[in-house]
Amino acid sequence: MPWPESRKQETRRKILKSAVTLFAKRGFNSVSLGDVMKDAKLTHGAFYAHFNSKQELYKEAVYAATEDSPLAEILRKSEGALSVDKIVSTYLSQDHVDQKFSPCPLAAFATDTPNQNGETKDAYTHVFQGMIDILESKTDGSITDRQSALSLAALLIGGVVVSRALNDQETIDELLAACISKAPQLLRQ
Amino acid sequence: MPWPESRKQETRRKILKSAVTLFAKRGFNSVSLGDVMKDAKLTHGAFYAHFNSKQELYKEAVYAATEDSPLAEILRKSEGALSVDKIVSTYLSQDHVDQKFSPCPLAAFATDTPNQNGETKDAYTHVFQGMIDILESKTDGSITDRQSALSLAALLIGGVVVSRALNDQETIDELLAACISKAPQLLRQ
DNA sequence: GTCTATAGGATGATAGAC
DNA sequence: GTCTATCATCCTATAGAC
Repeated sequence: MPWPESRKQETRRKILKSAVTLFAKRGFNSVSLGDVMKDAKLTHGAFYAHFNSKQELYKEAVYAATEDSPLAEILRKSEGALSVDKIVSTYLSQDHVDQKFSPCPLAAFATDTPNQNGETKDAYTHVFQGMIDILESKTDGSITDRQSALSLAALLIGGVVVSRALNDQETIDELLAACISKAPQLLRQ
Repeated sequence: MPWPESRKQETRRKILKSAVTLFAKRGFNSVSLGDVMKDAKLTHGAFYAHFNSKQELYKEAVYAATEDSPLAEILRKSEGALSVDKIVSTYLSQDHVDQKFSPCPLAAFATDTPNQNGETKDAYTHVFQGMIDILESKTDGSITDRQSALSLAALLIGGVVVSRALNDQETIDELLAACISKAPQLLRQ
């Protein structure tokens, strides 16, 4: 039975939720703290009662996004081993590209992270290693070695990141279908 | 025999070269026009004699980067069919991740493009389709269908984009090696 | 803890001399 | 076409009332 969250933590969560959505859709530099706080129904002056800087917010947003990521959702709903097919088709879906549900931070934040400070890159690295661990050890028997997990992650993230940059629906459809169709071939030893 | 370039076009090329390097390394929003013009050894007031806006500069930079991309370089140096192995190992090299040579815009600009205007996304889309066409029709016999070309592109771009966001050299090494090792499996029909 | 107000700095874009 | 100077705006971060 969860204890009632303190009001401060509740507000912090609201800010983080807004930050995840906005950073994922428009990128770090295109989103101002005013935008985030407005989305969270607060004024921008209140921000610094919860975070020390915009950079720190971004780092925390990476972790927050991880908890709601598609992979975490699938993990939560599954009993026993995860289906790799389910992961692949969810990850490479048009809804994920369009961010109709809470997106994977590894794809959404791959964009900004290279330009962030060390702590933020550490956060990204940590989340990536977590994804590899899950693919390697929590899935059904179809992933048998670490190289399969690593290359599958690159294919999934690459497919989504490129799709988001494309402006032609036919090409996006082709690309997503090709990645879904070819993904199983990466898993052979 | 090429005609001597007019001075104006020479200056334009210098600006574009600086823009490609800086945008690729630090991203659209983290680079100011002052930064670009300073790198090109000009003052920022001169910018608007060559481009109408920063957005237009970015769009032109996507095309300019394509001409110096690793794939274009390999294409230029090759006689006859391109080696897919050579493309894969060049693309997924640490030097490409570190941008020691002129990077592929599909990886370097995947980061910013989703947040750009339609014309810029058109440019990215055009370059991507060009890459797929080259992989499909200009390489040795190892790529036999379009889905192979598309999924390989996603793996290459994903591998590089994620590597640039990571902060741990061991993980980067593992990831690049895994992608290189597994790439040929995507090409089987 | 949240608000309003503002400091302090950077930026995209323009004007006008040369 | 390139320069210097400047406008107008936006943004992160801080200060102080409540």
